[in-house]
Amino acid sequence: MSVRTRFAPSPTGVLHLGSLRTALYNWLYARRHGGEFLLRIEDTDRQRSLPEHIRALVEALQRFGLDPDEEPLLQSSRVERHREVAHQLLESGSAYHCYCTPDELAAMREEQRARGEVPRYDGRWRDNTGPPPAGVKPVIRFRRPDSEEVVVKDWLHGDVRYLNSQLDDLVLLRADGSPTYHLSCVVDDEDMGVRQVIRGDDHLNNTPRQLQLIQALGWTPPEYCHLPLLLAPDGKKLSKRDEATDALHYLRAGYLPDAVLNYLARLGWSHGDQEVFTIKELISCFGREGLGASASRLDPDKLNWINQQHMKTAPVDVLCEGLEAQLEKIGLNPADGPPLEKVAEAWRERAETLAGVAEAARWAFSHEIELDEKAARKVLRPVVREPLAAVCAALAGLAEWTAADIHACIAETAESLGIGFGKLGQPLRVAVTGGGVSPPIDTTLYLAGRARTLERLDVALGYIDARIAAAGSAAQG
RNA sequence: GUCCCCAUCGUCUAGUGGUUAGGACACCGGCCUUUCACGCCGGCAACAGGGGUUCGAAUCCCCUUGGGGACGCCA
Repeated sequence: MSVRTRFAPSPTGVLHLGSLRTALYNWLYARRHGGEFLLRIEDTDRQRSLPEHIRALVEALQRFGLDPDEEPLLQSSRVERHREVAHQLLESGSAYHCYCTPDELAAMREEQRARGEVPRYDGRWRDNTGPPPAGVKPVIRFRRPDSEEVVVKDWLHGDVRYLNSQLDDLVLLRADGSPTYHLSCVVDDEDMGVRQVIRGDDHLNNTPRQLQLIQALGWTPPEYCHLPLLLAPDGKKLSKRDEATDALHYLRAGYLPDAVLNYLARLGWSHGDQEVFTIKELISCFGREGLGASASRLDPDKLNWINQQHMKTAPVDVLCEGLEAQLEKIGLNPADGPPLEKVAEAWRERAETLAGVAEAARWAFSHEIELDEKAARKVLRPVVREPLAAVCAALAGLAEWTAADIHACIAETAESLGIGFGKLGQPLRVAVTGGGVSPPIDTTLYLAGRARTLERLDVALGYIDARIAAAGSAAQG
């Protein structure tokens, strides 16, 4: 069985997260079976299909690494072929001209609704033999077959049956000669050699119509798989207005592309108890057996966890690249601080996203730090003045500014003062970072750099002196 | 309104007639620890409801309820 899948989005400007998952499943399935993954841009709605939208879409897919195996096909370039097929259907008797005006159709539906019926084209031009009305440009409609039912064979849903009588004669070619979605979709899938159609659940009801068309054309239908929807965390439909709907939002927010893909893959698919997958593992594990049929909600907590798992194992240069962007985003200069790879290593297990890393590493890149008042009051007390001054002097005289040397220096100072390492660690941390949380203290000082460290220790000593002075004057007064 | 799809812990899910209903996220304890994380150990927590079928149903069938989708000269 040959495998050729496709992702066929209409270019609306953003890559919808649900669409990304659909693309991912198509891509994975093709990769898994050594087939091809194709991209077709359904840009026949010319108003919405701006060139920049198309470019954005292709780029977004690229950023997640979902590259198609052939040049993307623009559906708009195929209208001649679509017309050809429509006329072929006309000649074979599977289609006919319909001279209804849009107003007439609207009125017809209105009446049907009023009578409590399903709005449906009544086939009034189906068997017309008389002369066509003057001045009306006709559309070409498909002649729905008379057979009893159509059966959609779906990977997830099994055989889904539709009574033909519930379907009506759909428009193939508009009055202006442009093809409609069903025709274009069916013809393009056939010509592209698509064998597996993996798409959203919202297309399930379109499939019987497309199947009828395929049958009328004598073609072999592809396999179908209709994926359940992706819902917002509250269980509602993902709103296009919500930024969480935009796949690129997650990249901007400091998530790793592979982590997003991993998360998305596990939403509606599973492989035993495994939660964390590399792309390679996904390719070798992905299969339709693991697919689920029910809609699933987005869970930001789980995404964060998955992302952290990926941060822990990601190549350091991948981390650095993203980190650089995140630092710039919050107004810091990535070049004015410790080497990015050291920063990445220090925080890859301590933050959930690269944005989190940048935020936590702020003190290593900025010149001004803010002392957290609570932490300072608690830790920078008069009793630590002497030890802090001693370690400050020792650090100033250090030959090499490495984490190992810094560690040894602090340990020696602590020992000579007869206090524990921990007694020195926290005051140093608060002095250098402004707060009580950071990587191990030797790493922290290394990352701050000697200049910043000594400078800030000086400030901290001043802070303590001020406290001592205040206490003294309070005692006197 | 008609048709179609879906239904296991709060969330993602495993399960395919016989399990103490498993795992993961989140949450709550504890351990580790120079802070925070990571890691490890433990806890809380589910088969929507009602009928069948069967010696036996989360698993099969029907109904109800709930959620979602489709009914265009949009895609």
